[in-house]
Amino acid sequence: MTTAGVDPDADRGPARTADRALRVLLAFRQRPEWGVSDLARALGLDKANIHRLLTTLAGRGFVLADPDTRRYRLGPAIAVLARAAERGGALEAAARPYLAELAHDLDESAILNVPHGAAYRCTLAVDAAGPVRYSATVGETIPLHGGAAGHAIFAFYPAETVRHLLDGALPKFNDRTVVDVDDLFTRYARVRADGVAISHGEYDPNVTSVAAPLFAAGQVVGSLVVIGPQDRMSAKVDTVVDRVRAAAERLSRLLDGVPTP
Amino acid sequence: MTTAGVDPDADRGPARTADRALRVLLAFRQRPEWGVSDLARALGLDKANIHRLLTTLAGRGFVLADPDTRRYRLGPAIAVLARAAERGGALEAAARPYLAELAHDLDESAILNVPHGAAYRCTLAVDAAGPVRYSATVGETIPLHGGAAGHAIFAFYPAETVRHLLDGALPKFNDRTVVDVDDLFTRYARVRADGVAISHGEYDPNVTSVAAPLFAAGQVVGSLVVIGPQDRMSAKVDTVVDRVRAAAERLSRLLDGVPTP
DNA sequence: AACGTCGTTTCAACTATTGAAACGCCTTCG
DNA sequence: CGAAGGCGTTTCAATAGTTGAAACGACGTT
Repeated sequence: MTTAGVDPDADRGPARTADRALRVLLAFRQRPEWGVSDLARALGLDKANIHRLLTTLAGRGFVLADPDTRRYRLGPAIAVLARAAERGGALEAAARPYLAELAHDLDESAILNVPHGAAYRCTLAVDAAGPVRYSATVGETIPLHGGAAGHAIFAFYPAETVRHLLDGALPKFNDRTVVDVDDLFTRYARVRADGVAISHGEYDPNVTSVAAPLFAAGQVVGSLVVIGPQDRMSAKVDTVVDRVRAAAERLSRLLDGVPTP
Repeated sequence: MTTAGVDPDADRGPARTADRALRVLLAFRQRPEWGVSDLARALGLDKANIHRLLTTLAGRGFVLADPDTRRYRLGPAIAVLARAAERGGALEAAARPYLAELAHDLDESAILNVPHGAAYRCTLAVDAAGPVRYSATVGETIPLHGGAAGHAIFAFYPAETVRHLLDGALPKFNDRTVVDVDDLFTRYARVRADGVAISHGEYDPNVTSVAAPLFAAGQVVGSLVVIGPQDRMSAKVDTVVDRVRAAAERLSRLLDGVPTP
């Protein structure tokens, strides 16, 4: 299979030691548990070097060594940082102008969503100006199968992960909600092909939404959605699709400062 | 002492550069946005040094610079890592033997819970051996006010944060559920004083649970709970309290390899 | 216009980092 | 049962990355 060997782009940039420590952290995306030698081989670095880095990371709680097996896992500091990022993260700050631009130009509400376990959450919204508009509830959490914003996120999750998240039945919000798992995956294939998800009232009835995924470091980190009354949206859906997709792509490009190997 | 009075938490450990990079990351707990000079002062390091470290962190997506304000926020890589830690994290791995020991010795089910937005989630469970037992659903998400496990976590959140999380009404699971916000905070004060939370059927009726908080780096990262039928638990509640509290303290000590300043 | 602050760049001195090698310790293999 | 090979850890001299003061240009304020 793929068991990736040495990362192509080795130590680049100014602070080599720090960069290597970050590469060590990122290695835990591929495997939850690493031994020193194992990790050294995977990153193409020396055993002693990795040992030192892991010790340092452990000293701040970024990784934790099992005292028995002597193998390392991601530590509690990650969760702590994630909590800090949830509110003050760059994603929200970076997305704000994009949402504002979309909302203004398209005259519909624009929302930023991020995955949240088996659901997604609206973390930032800029409502349209007019009197008739979709008014988003910041903080609202919606099950992953409930609407275009969710499709745009979870279509880019590994299928196995999605299946694991979907352990119960899918609640039906109205007669348009996708509740069959196979239908959901068919839908996802379409979303991946198109680069956007379009929902006609799957979650809120009489509402059309267009969503595009946001990527960072090669992974989905959220979605951008423009949403409004079905009749008004239909007239301009092509424009909306183009704009949402373009905005998401630009924002994604902003988000990965560099491809994280 | 011999050295100058200010010796707060200097660079300790072997990999100084990497350690400093981690300290930079952890600084974002205190403030969501930092400028270079600001951060340099806060950490007692040189401007140029911080600049280099931030650039390196940005190169891997751990922080992101706002191109206009030139200030930095936590980046998308944090969320990516957090997702990896959610499944393969050290907390779950480290807690397993403790849960097993509690479940075995006390003859009741033992569960690990972690905060999850405005709720908490059961991520690991070891059921009691007998035929009559509480059988936990791994993956289940319960609103923060629903049971001892939640109290043990959110009692140690900043009150302001809890208020912010509780934007809607509190659903009532049964007639014992705490639904008044002031009652909840009174309850939290008690939990902080005792070091454990005890619930008699607040979420599931006829079930008593005893929960103790887990700390890492000075922050709550989860809770350990022992849970079982009300009548059977009543007879041994004192023992259970002692054991759960002790287990949580030992596990917490294991989790902070070192106080993260 | 002068000042202060910001982020960035530069550069020589330094020292922390590096990686090969050796070390115990363990399990596995012959 | 001894050898062999794996593991994580420690050691150490040479190297090379890091360090921090200083200088820079840009911006905003006084």
